[in-house]
Amino acid sequence: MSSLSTEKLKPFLDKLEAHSSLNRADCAAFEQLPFSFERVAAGSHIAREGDPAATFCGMVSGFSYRYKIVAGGGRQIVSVQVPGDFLDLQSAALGMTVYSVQMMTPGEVATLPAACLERLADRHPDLHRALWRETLVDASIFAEWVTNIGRRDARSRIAHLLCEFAVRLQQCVSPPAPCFLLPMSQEQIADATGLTPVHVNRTLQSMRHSGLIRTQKRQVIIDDWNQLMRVGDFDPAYLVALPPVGLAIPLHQSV
Amino acid sequence: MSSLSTEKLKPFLDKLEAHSSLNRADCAAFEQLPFSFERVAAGSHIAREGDPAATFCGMVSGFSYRYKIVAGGGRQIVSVQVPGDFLDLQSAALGMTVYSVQMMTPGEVATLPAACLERLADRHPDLHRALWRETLVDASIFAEWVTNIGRRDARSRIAHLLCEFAVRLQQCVSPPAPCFLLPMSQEQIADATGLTPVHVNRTLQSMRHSGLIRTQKRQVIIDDWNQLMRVGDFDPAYLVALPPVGLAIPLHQSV
DNA sequence: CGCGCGATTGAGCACTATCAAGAGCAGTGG
DNA sequence: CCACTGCTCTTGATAGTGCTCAATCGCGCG
Repeated sequence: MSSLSTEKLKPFLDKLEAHSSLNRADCAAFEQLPFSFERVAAGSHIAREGDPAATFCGMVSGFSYRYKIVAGGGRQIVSVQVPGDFLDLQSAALGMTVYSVQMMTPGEVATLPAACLERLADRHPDLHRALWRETLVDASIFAEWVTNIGRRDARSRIAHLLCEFAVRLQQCVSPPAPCFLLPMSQEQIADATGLTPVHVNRTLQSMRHSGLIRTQKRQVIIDDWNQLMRVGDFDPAYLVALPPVGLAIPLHQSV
Repeated sequence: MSSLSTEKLKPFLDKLEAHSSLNRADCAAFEQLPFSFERVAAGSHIAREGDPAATFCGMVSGFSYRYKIVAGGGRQIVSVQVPGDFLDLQSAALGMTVYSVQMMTPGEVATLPAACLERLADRHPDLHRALWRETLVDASIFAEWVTNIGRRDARSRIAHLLCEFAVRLQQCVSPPAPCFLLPMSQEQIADATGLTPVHVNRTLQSMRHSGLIRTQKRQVIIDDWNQLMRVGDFDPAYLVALPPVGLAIPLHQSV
């Protein structure tokens, strides 16, 4: 049982180690945290904006997103999480929930009381730093999204989103997926890019006709990675802490 | 001389103390950091995207912004800093510069080698936490900007920006300014909201005609704070760590 | 087989961008 | 003291990207 949970925590530790060199004690301390694992359904909420933020979650499997609601009822997805990502580290460290977190697909999350996190950080400076840096990468992605939504047209925005996904998925999926599965509905893509579902639909069609991508159900296959990067004005530098370049792995293999 | 620099560092310490209770040793350690102070002109760059990020800066006086450039040459301002803010804490902690930082007005910055910051964090967990939280507030603001740009129309976006400013200025200006000085050109507002300068101009005019604000040169006077908050769909919660509500202080006094 | 959500399509409109030119103002130099 | 220069703000006309409303289609699921 213990080895099973260790196995599930591995992606998180790997990620933290990429940020800061951790010694055995650090790793052991992390693995011995009283995480509880739970299967969650698509659409279920992990947290809601305004909640007190008493826990801290990591995503073992599945995809999720963070969103905010505006006055008119509109929804803005502000980030997407893939397996190995922390869902609400910011909220936990801040003590308040500044956005809602919802599952995009069914999956499994690891949950921890926020107080444990605090104690861990105090006793393990290297882990502390790694956790900090993890939130900094998140912030860097936010800044890129501001730029993406503020200064690019629909086609570029969507292309950029797809590129970001592709790179981040390469990180967490092993072995690298032969094709690139995007579990987002067009409405979710719209909410993530500041567009409307209708316009996303038309833009995706146009991208298909240009030979950039193919789609089947909620699966996107990237046909022309280089062109997609160009269209999306995509430079993976903002994702930080990534292996030099992820482009070597063929993303364009067909199903 | 030492007391002068202590004076200049006070806003930073105040801010950090709001995040995490610091003991005497923490404060002393921070004050004794080898900051160097420097006057900088409007428009001068503090950092450029892609730089190695060897230093860490705080803003003693003046205003600055962080921006990114996109393929077409467009500029997106991703955040604005007021006195007492750290300019590139994220970059320093991350070891790479993910956006450029430029002065909006003349001002004075306090600079420190990034390595000092690292040592400080390792030895002072409470300071470490405070610095972390400071970047989390930044991230929270980024997320709000994503929402603002992605899901609000021009009028709301600008109103929201003004509201954010007003609240953050109340924090750092003492005594509270009788009117609210916005040192941004319309072009800068445009780059911060994802609009064009022309459209910002027209929207500001419309807001003036509605009695929301007045402008003189680069100064904005808020005439109807409550209405402006409503128009901007503004809820200061995302700014965190603020005194309960900043609205008590009259922002609408005339010049 | 019917239900329901997501994808698709069409028509018309609105918000915002683009292009271009003029006005106000501050700093500079003759 | 007065052009000169450059920047920001302002205004007009026009175009276009993306939105709204509405209906249809396709498909998985009970």
